[in-house]
Amino acid sequence: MHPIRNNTMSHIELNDKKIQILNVAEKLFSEKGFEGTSIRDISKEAKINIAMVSYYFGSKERLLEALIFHKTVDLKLQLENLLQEEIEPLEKVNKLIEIYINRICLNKGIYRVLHFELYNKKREKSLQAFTELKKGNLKSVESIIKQGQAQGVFRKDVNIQLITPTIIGTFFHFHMNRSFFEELFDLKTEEMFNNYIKNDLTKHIQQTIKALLVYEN
Amino acid sequence: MHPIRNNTMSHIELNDKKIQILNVAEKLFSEKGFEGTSIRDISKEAKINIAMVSYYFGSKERLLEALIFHKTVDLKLQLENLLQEEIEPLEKVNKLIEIYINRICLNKGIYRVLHFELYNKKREKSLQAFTELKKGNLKSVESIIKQGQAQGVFRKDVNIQLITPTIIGTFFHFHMNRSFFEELFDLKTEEMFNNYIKNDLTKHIQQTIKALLVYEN
DNA sequence: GTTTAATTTAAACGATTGTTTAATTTTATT
DNA sequence: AATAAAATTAAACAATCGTTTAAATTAAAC
Repeated sequence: MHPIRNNTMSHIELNDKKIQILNVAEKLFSEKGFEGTSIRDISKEAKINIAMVSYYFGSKERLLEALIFHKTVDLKLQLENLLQEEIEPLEKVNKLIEIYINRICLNKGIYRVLHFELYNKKREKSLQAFTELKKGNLKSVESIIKQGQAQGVFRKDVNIQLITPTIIGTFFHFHMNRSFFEELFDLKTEEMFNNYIKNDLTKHIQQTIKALLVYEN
Repeated sequence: MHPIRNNTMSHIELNDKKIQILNVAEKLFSEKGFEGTSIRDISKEAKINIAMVSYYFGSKERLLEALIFHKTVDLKLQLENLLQEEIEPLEKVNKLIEIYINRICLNKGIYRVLHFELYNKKREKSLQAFTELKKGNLKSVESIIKQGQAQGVFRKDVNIQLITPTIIGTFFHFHMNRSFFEELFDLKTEEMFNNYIKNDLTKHIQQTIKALLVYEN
């Protein structure tokens, strides 16, 4: 019996083999793009039969949907927990930045896939899930900054909705030009690259957002 | 006679038909990705025969190379002209930001193609041209900011090499999530979207970089 | 006007794509 | 141990891919 046809919520039950396929798909999609990756590539790397992808996910398109859903669920929770913490606004912003960076680092390739494959609006189902995620993120950021503004520590003439683009955009641009910065900063190993992100890049973004939020004309 | 086989610098001579193909290729590559765009798609939209792409450019791969070369040549010149201008450092930085944004806006899709199709390091030839471009850009930025630091108007504990990621990354992230921000800011027409970039987004980036550069702890 | 070169075309090439089928093996249930 | 369900397999499907060919058309050169 085919598991997909009779079960519309199939993406919720994730057995080991499904997760294995998703991980390989994430890796290959991020390396070669969605269209550039064939099901045969995935099945070869995941050491399964070609038919298993269709068997488990129904189609390549729905494999992508399952991948996006699988990888974006818990970021929202993490941000809502941050909101509840009783620390001063600037520290909260710094933690927010760390969460963002850590998140994207953890799910290495998926954000590239997200931005790239959802740019054309045809994949509406996945796009909607992604949009919901972004709306939730924006609400968290808004809440934190308005808190700081109410306390008088953040200036009020900042465009709150454009702060996330600056945080994520900076990190993303760094990541998208990885080989360029590896050469520029002489980051020879994976560890050195990750350390640069954890220390220097994170610090730069925190410094930038702090300056933007507390700078007085 | 085949024009490619006997002319290795074929990308320099660009007749009308070649440019027409490049423009269509840019549009489709940015919409659907390199792998997601077939030569048949291009030839249909450009209203030419399928064989003409191979005839003019040799292959799909070399069409991409020609496209990248064609679209990135004159940014370098524009930045070098800015360096010569005798205006105060902060204004120079603001102009730099405007040049970047205007540049990427003008060549709408190509930067998306650049970042995503060159991420995997297989397209070494195109990648090298792109790397050279980025190195040149970085030198310009360095020069401008060090000038401001020497004059005492910019602080010295900023990571100069990470400023470009913040500028371009912010803009790029905004552009990559276009439909999200269109809904968020209620930008119903192409004109409204472009106006938002020209006014609000540019202002936000300029404000951010200014704060980072002149903010005193 | 004839000849030569450049352009454009339709057709075909083999390779690869995502997906389905039907048979087989493994696992679970009774 | 027998039966039913699930998982896995190899093979085949039609469709599309990038590229090449060889003939037809247009433009240029003399």
